[in-house]
Amino acid sequence: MARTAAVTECPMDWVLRILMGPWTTYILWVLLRSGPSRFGEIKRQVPGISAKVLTERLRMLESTGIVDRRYEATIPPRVTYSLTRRGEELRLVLNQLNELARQWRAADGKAVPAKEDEVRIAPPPAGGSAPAPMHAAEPAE
Amino acid sequence: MARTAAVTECPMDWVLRILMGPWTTYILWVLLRSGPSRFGEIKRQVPGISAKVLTERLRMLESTGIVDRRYEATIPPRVTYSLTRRGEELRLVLNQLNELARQWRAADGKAVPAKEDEVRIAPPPAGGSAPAPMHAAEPAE
DNA sequence: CCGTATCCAACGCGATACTG
DNA sequence: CAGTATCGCGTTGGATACGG
Repeated sequence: MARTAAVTECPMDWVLRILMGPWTTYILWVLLRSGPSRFGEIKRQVPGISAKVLTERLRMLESTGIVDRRYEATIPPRVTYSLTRRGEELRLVLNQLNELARQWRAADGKAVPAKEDEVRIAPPPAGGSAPAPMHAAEPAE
Repeated sequence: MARTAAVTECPMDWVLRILMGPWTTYILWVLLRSGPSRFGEIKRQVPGISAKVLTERLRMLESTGIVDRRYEATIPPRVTYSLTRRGEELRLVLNQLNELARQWRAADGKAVPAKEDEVRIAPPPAGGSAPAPMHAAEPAE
């Protein structure tokens, strides 16, 4: 249980647990950059994530009201995810956190990637020096 | 690996990974409330945490410059941890995150625990073994 | 196309025992 | 006192196969 445990007493802890997932912030970043996106689109933008986990994360973000899920029962079905107002609110705070971290890293003499002007919410786990075969094949687009 | 992976490219992701640990924010909260504390003291304040994990978290926070570790090679040894300036900076942002989460939860009709006036950084997982009493008393600082 | 169900391997954490 | 080493188990996430 450990991290799965429903604490939810402390708002902070609660929201932190939502962002905690390894891909979560990256997904948010994709939605931020690309706007409303379909499931497959997101999956393609987040190399290495499995459908299972992507679904989990999306569901969690949805139940939190951070993303909106729009389902069209066409054939084939079309599902579109987008950031809600809460997602935007969250971004503002996250940007501050990002900025703070940047300052620290700069002070530490580490090169920071780039400022851009928006938060790039979070990159995926790097594949390079991974001990385990992290992501398998890239879905050739 | 997934979440253990060293991403460290994005500052946000980097700092998020530091806060991610189940006990991390709770430890910060203890340091916030009680001020500089010794290892055993912290451990006692975070019921259920193991020495191993506490050490890990402390080391991480230390290497990030969020907490300061002061070691006195007396017999018996005395090690004192305290928040640094970065720890304080972090708290400000974390407070905002906390506030945001509170608003959401309030809007969702969920009762929020209490406002107090400071962040109570994070309760431990309500694990089966040691259900920790959420918070102790009033903000001390 | 958008998922869900299942299996399995990796990891995280707690408990315990031991060292300086 | 302040850790470190080791072990075991629960949780998590990837891969795969299947369903709507």
